[in-house]
Amino acid sequence: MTRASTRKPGEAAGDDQAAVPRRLLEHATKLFAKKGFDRTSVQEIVEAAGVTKGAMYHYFGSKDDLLYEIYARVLREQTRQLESVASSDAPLRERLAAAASDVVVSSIDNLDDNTIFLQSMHQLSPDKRKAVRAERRKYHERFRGLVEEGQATGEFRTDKPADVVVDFFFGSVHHLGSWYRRGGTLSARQVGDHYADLLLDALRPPG
Amino acid sequence: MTRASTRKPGEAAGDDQAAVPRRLLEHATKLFAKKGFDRTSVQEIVEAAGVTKGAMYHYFGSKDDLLYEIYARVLREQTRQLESVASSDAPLRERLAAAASDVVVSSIDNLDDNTIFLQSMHQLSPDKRKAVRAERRKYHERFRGLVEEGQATGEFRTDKPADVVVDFFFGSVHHLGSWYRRGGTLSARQVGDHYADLLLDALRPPG
DNA sequence: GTCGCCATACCGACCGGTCGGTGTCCAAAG
DNA sequence: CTTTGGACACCGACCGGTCGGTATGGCGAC
Repeated sequence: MTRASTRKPGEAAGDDQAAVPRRLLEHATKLFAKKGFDRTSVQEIVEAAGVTKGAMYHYFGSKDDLLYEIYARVLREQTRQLESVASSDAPLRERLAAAASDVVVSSIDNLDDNTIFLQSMHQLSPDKRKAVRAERRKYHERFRGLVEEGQATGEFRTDKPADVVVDFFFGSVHHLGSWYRRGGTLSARQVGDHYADLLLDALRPPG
Repeated sequence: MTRASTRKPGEAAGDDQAAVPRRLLEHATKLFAKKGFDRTSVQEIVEAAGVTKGAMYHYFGSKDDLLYEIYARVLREQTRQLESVASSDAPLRERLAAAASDVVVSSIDNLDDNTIFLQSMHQLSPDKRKAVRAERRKYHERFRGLVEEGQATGEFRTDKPADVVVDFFFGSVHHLGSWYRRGGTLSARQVGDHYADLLLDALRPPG
């Protein structure tokens, strides 16, 4: 039960003994996604993670903090990924298609985070919610930049405001969790490619 | 049905003489949308509606019941509307466009219900949630029928599964509440027409 | 009288967060 | 080498408060 090895706290260890904060975050994510933030008690989280409340409140200021950290991690990762794809030197259509497909794949790979984002955002404290929204907004704006780039060159239709198109698309993405099931007929990448095709084709100039 | 004769002694009758169950549902909807289901106490609801807990538990079996009734009402209305549009004798593309635009407009007209649907579905008791899902499923299937009809005639592309397209579209619709604000530059109908265009154009056969 | 409608007082079950305490490790002092 | 002190990581009983739900009783209508 008690660890026999001498190991620095906060550092990852062997596969059987992950750091406490990480374990907490991991199990909290699962429980929040399954039962919702308010329905999940701190007691349940710490029991799942195999620690006690004392440990949790040692690392996190509040239950709210736990939720915020989950958001922040996902946002950082998605933003990093988008930036990497969007700033490559591939043709615009390919960059947009890759960005669209990738965000679908990463959303499916991490359906729990997606679900939490959808259902528990409004349960964050106002200031933390504001911070999350600001980050999310930056992400959307970067994505919208790609659409506007194509509209400027005439590759994409200009009769639809770019932000409407972006909101249209991300609505679909955020809702993957409500219908996608692992083990179904479609892989994450297949769904991503379908979604990217639908977006790109919806953006073709009319006529 | 109307109880004009019985007045509360402590409180002025005011202009709203609506029946108690209706008032409860109305205020519950607003509060659930604003604060979330779990964060709204029964006490708050009955105070907003100007009654007491006794009255509420006389008409509704539980707080859960209140949420269920809100869902059921919205679903009934949307299903009725879709059926009416889908079964007209207009050309297929027009029927699908009208159905798409209408569901956007009605979702915007009733953003509160939309928000609740999005955030509080998983807080329903399992059996009630099952009932709601079943109804929702019927709605989607009717909508999907329109897409499949167009695929059969060759009007729509056949390289995308109809259910993927439908989930893609309804993801967007369900997420209207997270970005649409009244008083913005776009009217509900304008957004509806944009969304319908994007859907229809995404369905054009490729090439 | 009794039946629908509702007010009020109250209950038991949590829940988030706190706080005094414990075990362990390490570094400096003796 | 041994002692000591104290920083860090964690434990778990406990507290104030809230919540959904209920028991009971009153009151007007028939």
